Amino acid sequence: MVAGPLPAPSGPGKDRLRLWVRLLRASRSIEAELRERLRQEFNTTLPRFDVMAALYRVPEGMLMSDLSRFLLVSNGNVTGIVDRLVSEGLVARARRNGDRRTSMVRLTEEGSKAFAVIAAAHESWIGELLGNVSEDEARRLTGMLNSFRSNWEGRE
Amino acid sequence: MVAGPLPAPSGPGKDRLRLWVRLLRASRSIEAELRERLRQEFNTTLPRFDVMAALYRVPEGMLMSDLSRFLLVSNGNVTGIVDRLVSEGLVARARRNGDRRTSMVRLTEEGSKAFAVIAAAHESWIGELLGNVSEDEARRLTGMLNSFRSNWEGRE
DNA sequence: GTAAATTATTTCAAGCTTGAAGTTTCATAA
DNA sequence: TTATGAAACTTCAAGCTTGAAATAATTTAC
Repeated sequence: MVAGPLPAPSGPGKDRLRLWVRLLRASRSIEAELRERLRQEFNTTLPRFDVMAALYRVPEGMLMSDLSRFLLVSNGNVTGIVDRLVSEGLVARARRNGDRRTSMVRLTEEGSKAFAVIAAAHESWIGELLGNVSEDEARRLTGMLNSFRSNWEGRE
Repeated sequence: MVAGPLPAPSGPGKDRLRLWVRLLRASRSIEAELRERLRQEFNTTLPRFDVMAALYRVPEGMLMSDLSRFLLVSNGNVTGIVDRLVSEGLVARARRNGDRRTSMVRLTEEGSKAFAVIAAAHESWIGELLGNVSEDEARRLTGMLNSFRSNWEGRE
């Protein structure tokens, strides 16, 4: 047990606050479960998975800064994760002729094959973890989440 | 711009997958914004805020393990955050007579005062960031999030 | 009563994450 | 040109996070 019965907060704005708390708890629990399974079954991590998922959609590769923007994490962060993926042979950096500051980052053949397997498992896990949500309900929830996205997106 | 036009994925389960992606992006963007503001305006962090928020509701304090369960983070994690809060004088550990393994963790007077101020700002930030959601819509979304919680909650 | 199992917590190494500072390369313009 | 500034990355220190191992105290089973 934890922390006794809470007095339900009330007042203006409390419903938004409650929504935020739920949203956060939902994504944290699901993330924790995914992280655990990725570790157990594929000996990898969520950040590595995220990077590979981003790259998988774009065979020609992405710039580090695009990767960072897309994943909503800092530049330095991506550097470290990509370093590790490179050392595992799943990702490659390719210097570009045009601009020597940048490098195209892409999945290797091996990385691409590995990701396809993990992604299939990942999708079925999501199906399982969100099993209580009908496909129809999922679409409506997605729509509602979209509808208030503009309020903070592209802020930082 | 990033990563060209994506082919919209389709097939069984794709709507749940898309919902998960939206959920994750929503909570990550909001989290990033909150973290930034907590740092800028109060020189603190989200994990510290979370711990203080949990303790604020329970004047008599919580056990480390309850804190960890409540916040959905590991035991060792809480130890570090509480250590830092203690060294800042915002939180205190109290040994218990009954069970010498455990200690009650609670906000100090100073911690409680500090938190009240931060929490007020936090709530207004949420109101602002979720401004596009009407209170009514917030209640409905919260309900939908509740409805599929049971599927994974209490798993790990 | 005492050995064994359980529970509460801390410690630790490895990895993730950020924001700031530093490096290299490119673009602009006097 | 060549300085000046901007852009793409990397490096770094500090903090967050996890899972596993270690410690200490309590409970259970015999």
